[in-house]
Amino acid sequence: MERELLLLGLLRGQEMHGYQLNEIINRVNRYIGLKKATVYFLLDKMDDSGWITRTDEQEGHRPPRRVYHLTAEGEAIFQQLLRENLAQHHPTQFSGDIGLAFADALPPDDLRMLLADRRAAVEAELVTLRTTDHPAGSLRWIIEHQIRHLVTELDWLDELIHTI
Amino acid sequence: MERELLLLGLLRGQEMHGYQLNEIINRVNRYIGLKKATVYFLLDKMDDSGWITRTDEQEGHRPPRRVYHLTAEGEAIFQQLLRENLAQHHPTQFSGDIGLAFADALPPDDLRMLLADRRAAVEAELVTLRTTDHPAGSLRWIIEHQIRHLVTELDWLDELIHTI
DNA sequence: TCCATAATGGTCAATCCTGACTAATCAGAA
DNA sequence: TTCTGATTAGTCAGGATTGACCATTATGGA
Repeated sequence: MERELLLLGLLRGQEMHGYQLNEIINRVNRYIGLKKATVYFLLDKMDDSGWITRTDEQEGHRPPRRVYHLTAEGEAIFQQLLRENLAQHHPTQFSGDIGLAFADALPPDDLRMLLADRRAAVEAELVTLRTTDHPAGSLRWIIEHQIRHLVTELDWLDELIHTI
Repeated sequence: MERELLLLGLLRGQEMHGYQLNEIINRVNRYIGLKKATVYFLLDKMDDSGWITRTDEQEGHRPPRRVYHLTAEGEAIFQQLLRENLAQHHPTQFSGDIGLAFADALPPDDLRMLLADRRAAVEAELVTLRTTDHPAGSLRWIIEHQIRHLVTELDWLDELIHTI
């Protein structure tokens, strides 16, 4: 339900239309993984469940904007999901570990070179995160957290490369 | 393709039947996320693609075991996927961050308590990982990596709780 | 001798997720 | 005034994933 929590949270206090929603999400999508089609899918589902409502707004002769509002029920669900999410630990899946598990299938020299490539990619990402403007408001924490773990990742890779 | 890489890797050098495969995966499933039904689905697909073959083995009057073998093509694909996986950085999604992003929706006292719960859960997981026997062979790295990141997570949570 | 449980090997309907695609309007550039 | 690109709002077919379910045989204990 993390995806629902995210959408409800974004709609809290500030109704939005789909485009706005997707714009905000795109800024952190790399670390969230939520595509436009999924957003609309979830929005429909939450409308069916009564967590949100939709109204069409006309502005000039533009195509009508569909504006999504949180309902009282949606707010209650949000509170509940939020508390659950905060209280729990969510085990993390590192898909890069699968390769590591079979590292012994490769000659050590190849392995070193490949891991050096990976290290460079991690570092590049870290630099991007540190130099790019942080997204507005609360989504900032997502970036901070990523930076933390990228630093750990860099250390880990250095050790690995060194001990091969 | 990480899931395929995992299955190919497990079948490399040692043919296995589905039950064995699923048993091994279950030991690290928390950090992989691959259910039995998905395993069979992928196994079928890889059979269709010619990456593996299946033969039925009879042992006594037991239900026949379906044994999966890697083909030469499967081995080639494995090598390719492995090199790709090792060379790339895979951005990580922390679903626990979504709650953090909306932390300001809660009274600080509540937030502190909830995060303390999360911290306890992380610590419990860390203890489990450190005291449980590591899974056989190469999957060990998955555990080592998890431990690393759990330590970072603990630090991060301590800071968060402190600065609320 | 029964019975419960583990070992074994799946299947399937339902749900979830996404890449690719479609459409219309409007502001500003040329 | 005509063209381009941004804004706006989705849809949909197809693929991926899974929870729940089924069926048989061996084994060990009551």
